[in-house]
Amino acid sequence: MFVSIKARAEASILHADLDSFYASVEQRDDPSLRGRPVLVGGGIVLAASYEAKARGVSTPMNERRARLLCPDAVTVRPRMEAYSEASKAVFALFRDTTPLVEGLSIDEAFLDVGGLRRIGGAPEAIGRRLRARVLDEVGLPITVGIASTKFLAKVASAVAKPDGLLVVPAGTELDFLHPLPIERLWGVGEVTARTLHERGIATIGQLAALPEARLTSVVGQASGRHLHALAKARDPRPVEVGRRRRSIGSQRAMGRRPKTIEELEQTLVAIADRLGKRLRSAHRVCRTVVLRLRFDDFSRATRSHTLPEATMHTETILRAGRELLEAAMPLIESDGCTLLGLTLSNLLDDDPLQLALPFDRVDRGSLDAAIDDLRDRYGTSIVTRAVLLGRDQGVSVPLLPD
DNA sequence: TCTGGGGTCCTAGGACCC
DNA sequence: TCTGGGGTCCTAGGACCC
Repeated sequence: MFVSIKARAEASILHADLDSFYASVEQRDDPSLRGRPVLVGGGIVLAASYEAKARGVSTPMNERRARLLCPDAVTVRPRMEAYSEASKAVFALFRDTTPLVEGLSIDEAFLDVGGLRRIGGAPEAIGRRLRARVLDEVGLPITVGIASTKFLAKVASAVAKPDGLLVVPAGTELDFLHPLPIERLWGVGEVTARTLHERGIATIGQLAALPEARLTSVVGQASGRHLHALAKARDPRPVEVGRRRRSIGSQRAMGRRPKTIEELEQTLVAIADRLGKRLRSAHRVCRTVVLRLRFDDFSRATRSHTLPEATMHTETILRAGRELLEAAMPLIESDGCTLLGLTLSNLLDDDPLQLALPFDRVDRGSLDAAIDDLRDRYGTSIVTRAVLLGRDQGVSVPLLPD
């Protein structure tokens, strides 16, 4: 005897995606912009309203070229604070819909509404209500895709744009997916698309027909497995609540003219200052400082340094940045520098990792087990010191590496 | 037509340790 | 004297996403 459990996943994951987000906020706040092509940006188009997109404007596009396509467009400088506020209001509505919200960026999120049928109705009804509320309460158009997996929900919303709703009913996933071009796959960009086209693969259906081993030999192990699964509509990733940021970065485009060392230094100071503030307000510390450079020919390079101890201090970040910049000066002198940036990675919480053990259980065995557990989770190079806290004093003990 | 600013994840080699 | 397998960490680069 055997038991076969076949769980056909219900289409209960929503992908909610605000339409032309920045441009829509501008049209909402300035009625004279409604119905007109709007470009948000300066030099580069960061967002375009659907009136502008209909004329061929895309992002990121050089503003001059966008103006050629759309001479009557209105250009607006970005107002990041207004966008961030609008985003918060929309995310509050997401969380009012379901606690299972995973933000992807400032203007899109996944919502798992699988457990809400009794109180909220079917996913499609929930999606319709959400769209109406975002329009009524925040004044912005939003598109919702609904499917049994995150990836399919995302494709559904992309297909339904703008201002739409599309459900991919459970059981019809492959019919929906297979006629679509490979560019729709999450993880297929310019390079992978070219590689696949060279082998005569243009649709997701064609890609799904390929043996996984053949695909991994072409695009690499991880990417091959990932794309193979997606093409077969397999995507078991759950909607994850409370994902933490893994890096914080800031960068400046510097233009093509030659720069002095002092100019580069000044930019570095400004960036380090900004990042230090962001780090502290997020109550995080970083261990790795990465210098990012872009050169006249648009090639890029990174140089990184990992600190012995995590920091949240601007001074420490700046010192590391300066050293990296100095070491990279020969490169900059020969190739020019069109972009300078810093990325802080290996982020940790500002709080030291603490484990609370009942006093009568503080023995060698349970301490070792707890330390092993922390090292499994955070790495041996992070968990280097144990602080034993008594009632009113503490003892700090370095941990020997294994 | 020359390309912003913010991120994520994967690969690969070398150092180092057991 | 030569040769292992397994693991972590760091560095650098690259593809991709919005």
